[in-house]
Amino acid sequence: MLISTKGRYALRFMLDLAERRGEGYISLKTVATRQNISLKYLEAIANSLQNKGLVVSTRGKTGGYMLSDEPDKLNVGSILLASQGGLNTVDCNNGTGCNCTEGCLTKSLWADLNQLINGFFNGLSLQHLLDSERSEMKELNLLQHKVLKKET
Amino acid sequence: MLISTKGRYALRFMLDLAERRGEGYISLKTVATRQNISLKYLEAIANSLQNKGLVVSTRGKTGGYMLSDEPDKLNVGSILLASQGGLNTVDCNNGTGCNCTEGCLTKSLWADLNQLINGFFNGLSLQHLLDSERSEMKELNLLQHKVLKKET
DNA sequence: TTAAATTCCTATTGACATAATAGGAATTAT
DNA sequence: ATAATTCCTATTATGTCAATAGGAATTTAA
Repeated sequence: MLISTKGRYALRFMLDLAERRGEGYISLKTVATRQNISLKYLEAIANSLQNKGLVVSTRGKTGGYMLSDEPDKLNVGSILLASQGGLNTVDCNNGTGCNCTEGCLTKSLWADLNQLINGFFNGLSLQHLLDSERSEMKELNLLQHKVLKKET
Repeated sequence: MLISTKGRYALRFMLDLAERRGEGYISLKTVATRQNISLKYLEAIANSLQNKGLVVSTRGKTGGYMLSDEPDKLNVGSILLASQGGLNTVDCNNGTGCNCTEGCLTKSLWADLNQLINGFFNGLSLQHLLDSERSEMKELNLLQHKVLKKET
């Protein structure tokens, strides 16, 4: 699976914090309830995000988490990287971790795939998701079809 | 993993056949040796491809496989679909198979992701890989960055 | 000062998919 | 007949994922 539950939960966690930005620290318990996610599982995920500097926290009573920066400064790619430990696209990266022989025609294909997916996620911020229009995505898909079918 | 070994091997198998198109039926043994893939494993993969009509075969001595069509008529998406049983992008498809709550901001994100990846693979033929230039891919990536960063 | 609520830390478990392996049956050219 | 192949079914080893469990450390507030 390219996107695991860790990645999905992490993103929903971050969006939940983004929607309540300015209300101070939010406890995991409230997020877990609101998002229908196991509290214990969410703890581990929040910890990963904290280690990468995407959220900040305080402990003790009234403790909780908040975003480390503005929603338009936090991109989806870094959230997935922090929570999942990178995107599992394909084991063959330029021939390593793969029994590819010399002159394998698929190597650069996987490189292009990685570029496509990473570009998609890295260019997308939490603010984009909050706006939730993403007309630019639809535009992209149109361009893509044009280009691939050589109609340009 | 988005692309499993089945998908990778299937693609290399198809490319191997494509490179020898016109030479009649090619045995799995020769492909397995050439591509450094377990024969028995490749048998299962070739079978899946055959079931989806992407290759044809004959049995017995001098038996083997060949492409069912011209390389520019066979696209990478259908090969991955046949060998892997679909692309494992994310379990949440419009909310099903997911504990998403009402108004989840990530739903349409996953739909866009699926469109992006499927579009990429479905628009790519074996012939594209044989040509191995794919300048159109690089063009696509440029467009993507432009669009996502709203520089257009 | 005590109790409650929280983050933080380490370990464990069950379920599942992947990647192969194994053995042989059916088929076909020589 | 024999050899080489595709075809069919079952099994296994491994690893990752998803979640659970129990508690330690920290902080606020009654």
